[in-house]
Amino acid sequence: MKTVPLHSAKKSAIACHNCSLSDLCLPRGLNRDELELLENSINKTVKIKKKDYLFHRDDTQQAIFAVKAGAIKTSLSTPDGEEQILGFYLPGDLLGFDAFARDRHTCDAQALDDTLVCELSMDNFQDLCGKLPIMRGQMMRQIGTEIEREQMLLLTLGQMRTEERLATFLSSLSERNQERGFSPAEFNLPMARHDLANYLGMAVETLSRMFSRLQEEKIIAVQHRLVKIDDMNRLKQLAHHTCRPASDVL
Amino acid sequence: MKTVPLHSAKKSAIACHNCSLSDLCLPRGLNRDELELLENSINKTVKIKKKDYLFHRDDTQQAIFAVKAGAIKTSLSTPDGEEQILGFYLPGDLLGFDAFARDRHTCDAQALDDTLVCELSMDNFQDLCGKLPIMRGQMMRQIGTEIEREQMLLLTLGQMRTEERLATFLSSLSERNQERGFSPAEFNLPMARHDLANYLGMAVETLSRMFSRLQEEKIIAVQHRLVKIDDMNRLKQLAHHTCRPASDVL
DNA sequence: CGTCGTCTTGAGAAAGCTCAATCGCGGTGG
DNA sequence: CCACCGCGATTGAGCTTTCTCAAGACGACG
Repeated sequence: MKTVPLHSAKKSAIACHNCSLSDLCLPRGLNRDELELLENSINKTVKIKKKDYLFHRDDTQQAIFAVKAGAIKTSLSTPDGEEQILGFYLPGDLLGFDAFARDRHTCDAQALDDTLVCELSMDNFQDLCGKLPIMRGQMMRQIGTEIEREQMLLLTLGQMRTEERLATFLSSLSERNQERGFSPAEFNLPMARHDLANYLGMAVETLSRMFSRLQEEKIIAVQHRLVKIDDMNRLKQLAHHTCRPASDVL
Repeated sequence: MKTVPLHSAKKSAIACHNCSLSDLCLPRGLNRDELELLENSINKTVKIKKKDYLFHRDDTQQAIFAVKAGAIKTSLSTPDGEEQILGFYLPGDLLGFDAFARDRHTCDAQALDDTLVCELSMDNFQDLCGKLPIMRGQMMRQIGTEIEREQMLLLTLGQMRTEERLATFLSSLSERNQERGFSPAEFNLPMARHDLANYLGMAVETLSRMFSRLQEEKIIAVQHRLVKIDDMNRLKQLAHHTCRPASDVL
């Protein structure tokens, strides 16, 4: 439950150009010199344990992180301890862009599991952006992606019923896996029911029932955290189309 | 229901340094030359009619707008016509920053009423950012504000029940009015019940009942779009604290 | 003064929540 | 190696909240 001290790990043993995630976090088209500049800017690889925090809301020690292994959740809390999970970050994802627009992070980031991240301090990042215009574009695209992701979640929470929310989530996780070269039809959920229910704005029991219902409908097969998608078409149909029974469309 | 053609209105008759909203949209600390640069970059003042669109999702003709009078809503739609309103923009608010991170807008913007906005094309804006570092900071802060606003809405939709959602909305509208120098205790809602219900993720009837309930509880007095807040303390209490009955706080 | 659209109110149905019991799995100690 | 323990997940039952459908009220506007 404590923030892991930064600068606690050794320099990354794997250079960026050898990293298996380079396709995801490296801007394309860097030449040798630029690549070296980037690699020298990467502060280090950080290991954090399950339940430890990568950063807290209002932290001024900002940084961009690339998840190499494990999983991170970001969340917002009310004064009375109520939590809303805002996003899950898996290997290949970048996080920390929430701090970019201001001088501090806007949410908490906690490890769902023992996790390995690659850290680039905000100062170095800004510096890099000055030197490499391509990095600026990359950053802008990342911020845009964050905003769109949050808007999509707003649509999900505001307009869909629970079964559709779960279908939407599973469908997008499946697409994400496909993009990363993993199976879109069979994968492990990186988070506990508890966290997924919170993210999707429903009770744990309801989430569990919706998993069971999708299974009864032969759309998925689920066992603990392992999910197999048996009928992708119907899953996507549930996810996209059926929001509310459209009461007042003009 | 059509997008208003841009470049359709005359040059703004009111210079930025005379505009009543300058405190809100002008970066502080510009000198005379810089101010002139900004004023010359402002494309024009645009009038749009109720229900017309200021921009559409995927529009590549991007611009930043400052609302001078009226009100704008931004929203996201599913393929089947389901809508989720993402935000309301009132006089003094800036919108269009969603397009900044990419090369196109990520949502639709529609006038809730006859509306007057001040337009700054994205090209001019980018140009200005290059010349005036202070503008870059301003822009970053705006994007940060947008992100935080959306995260707050996620918390509201995901964790609160309907009465709390409405209390949260009224409370923040009240604060906003106070910041703008208007009465925090008595104001007109700029949007129809229909739109507010959608924004808050509930049925119109439920919203209406919650207005009635807050009135029965003597927290507010509401008549059509006119709202008077009689017990600000209890309103804010409802808004901040009571999310869900906190089942599993550690 | 009528008409239309918006808002409110009522009643019944459905969705989702809470509480409680149980299941199943992984870890631990005998 | 096996019994036990503890935690996360599932399932059931009853209740609360919210939704839907329908009717009626209220205002703005022609």
